[in-house]
Order: sequence, then structure tokens, then C-alpha cells
Amino acid sequence: MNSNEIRNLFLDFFTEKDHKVLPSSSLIPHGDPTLLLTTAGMVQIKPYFLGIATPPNPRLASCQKCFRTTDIDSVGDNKHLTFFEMLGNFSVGDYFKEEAIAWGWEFVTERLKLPFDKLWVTIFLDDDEAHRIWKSIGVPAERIVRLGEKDNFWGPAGDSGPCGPCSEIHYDFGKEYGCGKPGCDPSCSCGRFSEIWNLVFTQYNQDRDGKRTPLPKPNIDTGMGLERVVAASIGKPSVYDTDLFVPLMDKVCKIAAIAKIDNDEMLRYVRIVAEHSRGVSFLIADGVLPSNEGRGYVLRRLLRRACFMGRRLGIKLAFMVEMAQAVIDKMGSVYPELIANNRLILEVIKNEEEKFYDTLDAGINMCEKAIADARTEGRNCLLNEEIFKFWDTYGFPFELSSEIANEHGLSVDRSGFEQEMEKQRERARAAHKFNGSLSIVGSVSKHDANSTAFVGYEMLSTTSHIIEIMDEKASVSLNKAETGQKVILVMDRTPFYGEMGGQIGDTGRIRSSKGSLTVLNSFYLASGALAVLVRVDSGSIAVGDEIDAMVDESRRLDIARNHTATHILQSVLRRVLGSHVAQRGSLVSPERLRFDFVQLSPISKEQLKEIEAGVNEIIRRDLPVVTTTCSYDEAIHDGATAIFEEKYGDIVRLVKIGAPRVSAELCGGTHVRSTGEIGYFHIINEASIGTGLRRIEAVTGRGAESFINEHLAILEQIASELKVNPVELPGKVTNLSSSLSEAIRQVTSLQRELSRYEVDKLIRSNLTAIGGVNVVIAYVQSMPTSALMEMADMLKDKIESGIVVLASVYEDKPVFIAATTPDMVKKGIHSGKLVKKIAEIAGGGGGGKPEMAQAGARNADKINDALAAVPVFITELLRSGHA
RNA sequence: GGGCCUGUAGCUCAAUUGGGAGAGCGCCUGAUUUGCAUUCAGGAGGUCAGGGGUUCGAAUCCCCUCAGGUCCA
Repeated sequence: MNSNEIRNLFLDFFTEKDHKVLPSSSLIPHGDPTLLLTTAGMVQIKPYFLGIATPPNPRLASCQKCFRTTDIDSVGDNKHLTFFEMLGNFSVGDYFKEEAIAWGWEFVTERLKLPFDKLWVTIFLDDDEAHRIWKSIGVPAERIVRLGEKDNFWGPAGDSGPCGPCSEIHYDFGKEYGCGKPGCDPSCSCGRFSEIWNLVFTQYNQDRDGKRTPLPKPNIDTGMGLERVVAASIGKPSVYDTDLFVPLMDKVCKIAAIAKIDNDEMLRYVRIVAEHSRGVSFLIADGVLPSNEGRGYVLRRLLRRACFMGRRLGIKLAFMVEMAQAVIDKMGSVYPELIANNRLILEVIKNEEEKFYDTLDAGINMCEKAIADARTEGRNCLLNEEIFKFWDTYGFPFELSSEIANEHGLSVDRSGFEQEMEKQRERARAAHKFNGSLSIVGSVSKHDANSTAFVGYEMLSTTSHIIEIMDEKASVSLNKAETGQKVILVMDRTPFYGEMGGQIGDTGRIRSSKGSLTVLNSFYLASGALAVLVRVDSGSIAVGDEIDAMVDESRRLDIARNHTATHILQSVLRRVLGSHVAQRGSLVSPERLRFDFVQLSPISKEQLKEIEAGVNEIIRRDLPVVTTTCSYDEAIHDGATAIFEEKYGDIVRLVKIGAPRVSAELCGGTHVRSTGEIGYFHIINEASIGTGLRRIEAVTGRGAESFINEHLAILEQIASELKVNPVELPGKVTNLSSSLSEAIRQVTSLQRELSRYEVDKLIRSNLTAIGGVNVVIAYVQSMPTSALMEMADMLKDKIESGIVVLASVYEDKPVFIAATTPDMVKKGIHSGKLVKKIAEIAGGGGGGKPEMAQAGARNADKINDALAAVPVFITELLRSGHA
């Protein structure tokens, strides 16, 4: 049986057992910032298990894309993978152990038709119930193995929460694949047994002290790795022998011109390239882009490892693009996101692969430099710290450093390198520990999403009742609030839009017979309740009060203009730049809108103008904006743009602009009725916000009006300052700037002229001889240090041999320059030492080179004293210099 | 989350213990008129990533922020 058959077989089987099949969710877990990537089938089920959300059906099944970074170094053996597909069936408080075990066994033996005598099961130490059930369906006791917490107890995630024993089905490939020891069973890690299915019985809740209490409604959570099951079904111990990998490995061999894989090392490299090419393709398809942190770094590391392994196989050219295309061709029919993002995937890989080769080139240079250094120091090895630094700081692989060193007859020390690596790991771990566990910010709210009716789409004011009052942090329940207090309220009906999908929350007013309140913000609490933050302006408010709630209408309309404009912008971006443009973030506030999206190449000024004009054209056509509700499937079938994954089975809200439409997006936000209401759209900023990501900020309506007015006012102010019409400004500014630089040129040249004149004067009036040496000491007019130095240079030229000391005041501070001709330097005069002594008298210090030095000081009134001391210093220096 | 490295002219990079911001390539002007990067002379081009601090004085030292690279988790 091949992978497609088994995938379908599984989902069909559980459909028969009244399970609802959920499509795979994205590899980027949405709504769970604590998770880097989707690591198991239960990730999208978790909210149902925790009771935060209601499942569409108590029995669920899925084939889920998963990605685990922990096994990255083990990839290439028979069973570890980074990217894999996980089949699973789930019971949310419905069936339990009995059914889970029976169905698991039925599927494996009757549908997969795995030979009965090849199957073993493991259970948790004291789980006698599981033992009884397995035995009752016919598994012989000698093939039921009891294992400890490490293997057969799941959870809790973190230090508390739901957890329970689990039970695994293992496939026995036979003695010839194992260690051959007599006691060999599924607990042995020799490779003879493969864990194919893990059934988790979530039946306890564990508190912080480790105490477990039974859950009233236990859950079932199972996971079966598709790759391993396919391997077992064809009786092969390696996942790489399945139809999921064979074509990819053939492709690697073809590119590397390998006729036959004839050693273990080569096999491992081929496997890694094939495995990683799947991972990178799927990550990019789900919206991950290379970066130096988080998910992006996982992607980058995977791609670079694959490139490096390819290199070791003798592949000289960039090849990962070809590999990715092979993955897309193989898996695209099951995972359409690969096909939808085909171009993006190839382009990202191409860019990243090129960057990696740059890193390698830079590394080769560093390495050769280090080898040359080692030679000159007479070493016959490269230092551990050096090689580690190449890897740690510049990403240059150890293996390459080692190769290059060996070519030059130098040795390297692998264990030393590993030690440095371990130190690095230790540092990271230590830093992690102190951080502690994150405390989840909850609220005391007893309400959830169903407690409040949101009527804000149809009306901007309504009567309603207060059903809950909490303090500002939602940590204490209150019965009432008085004037001056800031509290959080939940109402049974609300017109206030809670911050969601980038659109910020409404503000407004609440009035009752007893009080008057200002609504400062609207948002959703962790419980799902739609709440408002209010300030009690006068009177009081209590639970149960009837109130009138009114949204700030003009602000709401500003927001609506920006939100509808955001939808138009997205559709125009796709038209102008291409269909790869995908939303990565959005902010809709009354003042402006911000839109982040995937775009690998920079956007030209012309394109930006075209985008802006395109949006305004749609605004002027005054197209109707229509919102409808329908099922998720209908919407997607209708060609709507989904931004974040909606929950399966949800009724979604679809916002369509125009007919024939220019945009259709799933969106819960508030919009204008027709595009003409937006008035005018103006882009105020466009910038890169990271690899492959760009951001556009824009204003509309009133915001655009005030933006343009402000800018026109600035123009007019400048024009009146320069006494010209605004249209004449460009010419005027060009003239001004060129005449200014001309003036500056003249001033510097005149200054130089003046200095020359001054120099001649100083030679006549201030040249003295000290101990037979020409010395010029002068206090000159204010000028910057560089001008003083030029003057000192001129004086040196004139006197040919001797010492020059100049003083001046620049920006209220004394400045000293000392300059010495080369022959006097040889006689022991150091300008730096001299100028330092001089400046010290005026409360400063200085230094410089022997020929020329500068100093600054604090006391301008001491300059004359300082200069008076110069002859003494020179005499001293001359004496000690001669001695 | 924790390290390490980098940020200077359009590009590639220098700048010694803190002391006058530079080179090569490219660009502009003028000569040269040539075997395919001709040569020569002159010129423009810099918030030394940004902000704060230490100092008489900071590209240089310290702190923070931003951006890029890289490793570990």
C-alpha cells in the first residue's frame, strides 16, 4: 500500500466510526504564541480538550502536517524526521480506552492488514485497565509490555494540566533487524521495533505539586506517524524506503550523478537532502521565510544543511530549487498550498541558497587566513577557538575547516570543537532556566464569547445590561464601580467592536440612570468574553444596570474607511506585484492603516504610484461593499482570500467589494457601505521590515485630508520664507544650494589666504629662538582645529626647522596645537608631550603624533599663562632629549 | 530566550595607544586617442547605523536602540 492509500484508509475508517475529519492546520500554530511549530496532530484539538472552544463534533480525526526541530540531528537514520504527517483520532469527552484500543487494533489488523504476530503493544506500568482491554481483543500477554513514565505517560505540558497514561502499538521487523539479545522487546532501542501508533488516555489533571486527580470527562488523543506506518505496511524498517521518499532520493542521486548508493555515509547524505527538501518546501508554503530567529531560523538551518550535504555528495551547483519542485510535484495533490505557493517556494530557496554560498566563500577566506597565521606562528594545527568561531559566528561548518586545514597539512581537533559547542549549549540552557515558566494571564471573567451579542455591524448604539464588572486588570470581580474608577465591563449586548484581526477596538460612551461612563477600549478577554474598559465619569455603575451604549461614530467611520481601503490595497497589490502577495500583518486604526505582506523584491517608485492610483480608481468607482455569512468551505470555494486559518465548520463572514468583485476576504471587521466613502487613499510610507517582507502605511478620508493639508502648509511656509510661489520652489532651492556651496568654497579659500597672510605676520613678529631652535608661539583668532593645523603646517614649512605652538579659542573653549619639524622630532621633541603640558595649565589635556598634536582645555583665561610657559617646556624637552 | 560578529563615500573595505575621516573601483570635468578596465590631471560624493554617556577631544571606550550575519535553546 502506498502513502495516499493509507492516508485515505485511515480517514475513511474513522469517518465510518462517526468521526469528523478536520483538514490539516498550518505548520504555524495560530493563536498559540508559545509553540514554535505544529508538533503534533493534537495542536489544533488542544482548545477543545481544554474546554476553551467547542468542537464541531466530539469525535475528530485528521492527517496533520507536523514539524519537530528536536530530531534534526538524527535525520538520516531509519525513522527520525523533521517534517512528517501524523494520523490521529480524537475523542473530546466522548469515547475512552475501550473504543480507542479496539478501533486502533481493528484498523491495524483488518484495514492495514499488518500481520498479527508482528504486532506488540506497550502500556503504562499500573494501567491494568489497558492490559485487560488489549488481552480481551486477543493480544497475547507476552506481547504486552509495561513501561514507565518516560515512555508511556504523556504530559502534562508544562508543570500542570491534563495528562495520562498511554499505550503504543509497535511493529516488529524481526530478529534480523535487531540486537539479537534474548530479552529484546519494544523497550529496546536496537531498531528491531518501530513505534507506529501512540494512544494517549488523558484521564488526570496534575496540579503544581504533582498530585493527579481524575478528570470528569477523559479524552483520547492518538498519533500515528504516516511515514512509519507506510514503512511497516511494506515490511521495511526505514521510512526512506517508502513511496514518500524514494522519488526524492532518486532525484538527489540524479542531480549528484550517483549511479548507486554504495556506502552508509552517502546514504545518510542523500536521505538528509531528501528529508530537508520536504521540510523547507512545506515551511515556506505555510508562510515561513528565512530569518535569523524563530521559525525562520529553523527554515534557514534546514536549507543550509541540505545544501551542505549536497556539496558533500559532489553537487557543485545550486540544486535545492530542483528538489523543492520535486516535492511540490509529489505532494501538491494532497497539500494544495504547495501548488498555490510554487513560485514563492522556488524563489525563496534560490535567494537563500545563493546567500549560503556567499557565507561559504567568506568562510574559506577566513580559514586560509588562519592557516597562514598558524604557519607564521609555527603551529601545525588550527586552534579550537578559531574553528569554533568560524562556526559560531560565521556559520562555516567544522567539516569544511577541517578539510581545508588538512589540504594544507594542518590538523584540527574534533573533540576540542565539541567541547566548545557543549559550553555554548550549557550557556543557552542556563539562561533558559532562570527565565522561569510563563504564567498565563487569565481573567476572573465567568463569561465567554456566547455571553454577549455583538450588534455593532448593524447599529452604533443600543440598550443593554451590565452582566459583569472587574477591576482594570480583570483580576478581581466587583459588584459596582464609582466615579473616577477604571473598570472592565461585560454587557449582554454591545455595539463596541472588540480589537480583532488588526482592527483596533471601538471607543464611545455608556449612560444609565445612575451614571455616565467613557468607553476607552473594547477587546476580548482570555475567556473569550467581549469586554470594554471604561472610566466612570460621574455617578456609579452596578451589575444588572440597564444602560445605553453609544459608539464614537466618527472614529468608527475613520476605522471603517481604513479597513475597507486595506482590502482594496491587498487586491491591487496582487494585481500589480503578483499573486504571491500574502498578508502577514495588519493594523487598522482611525488615523492610518498599516499592511505587511510577502514580497521578495523591492517595490519601485513607479509601482508604488501605480498601486496608489489603482486603489483610488476603485474608490472613485464607488463600488458597493457587501458582507454575507456562509460556511468556510463555501467561501473558499467562492475564491475568497483567507488570511488566518478559520476554524473548520465555522460560519464565516465574507466581505466582498464590487460586482464583478475586486476583492473578497474573510473578515470580521467593520466596513463602509461603498468605496466612495473612503474619499482618498494616500501612501505615506513603504519599507522593508525583514527578509521578504514589506510594509505599506497609508491614510484615507479625514486622515488623508489632514496629511495633505499639513504638507501643503509646510510647502507654503517654505515658499513664503523664500519669497517665491510654491511651484518655483524646486528651482529656487537648487539655486540656493549651489550658491551656498559656492560661498562656502570662497570662504575657505579666503580663510586660507588670510592664514597665509597671518603666517607671514607671525614669522615676523613671533619667531624667537630657544636654545638655538626656531620657535613660533602665537595666540590666534578663533578657528576650528583643522584650520589651526593647516596654519601650523604652513609655519613649519616657513621655518624649515623648529617648533610651532598655536593657541586659539573655538566655541568658547581653548584649543592648542603643537607642531614639530622632522629634524627636531629626531632631537627628542614630541608634539604630543609638549601640547599636553601646555594644556594642563589651562585645565585640559591632549596628545597626538610627534610631528603634530592637538589639545583642548577648559579655562580660556589661562591661555596666556600656558603660552608663557612654552619656552620653559621646550628648554626642558631639549635638555632631556639631548641627554 | 542566551551568546558571538558586523554596520565608515554609490560598491569593496582601511583608519596604530582616543588626537587632521582615507584607499581602490565606480561617477563627473578636462586633456590623451587607444586594441577591448588606455594614460594623466582635477573634482564631486560622509548625520562614521541611531540615541545617550565618559573626555579638553570619540569612527575608536561604555550603555541603550535599530538593522544584518551566525551559533545554541
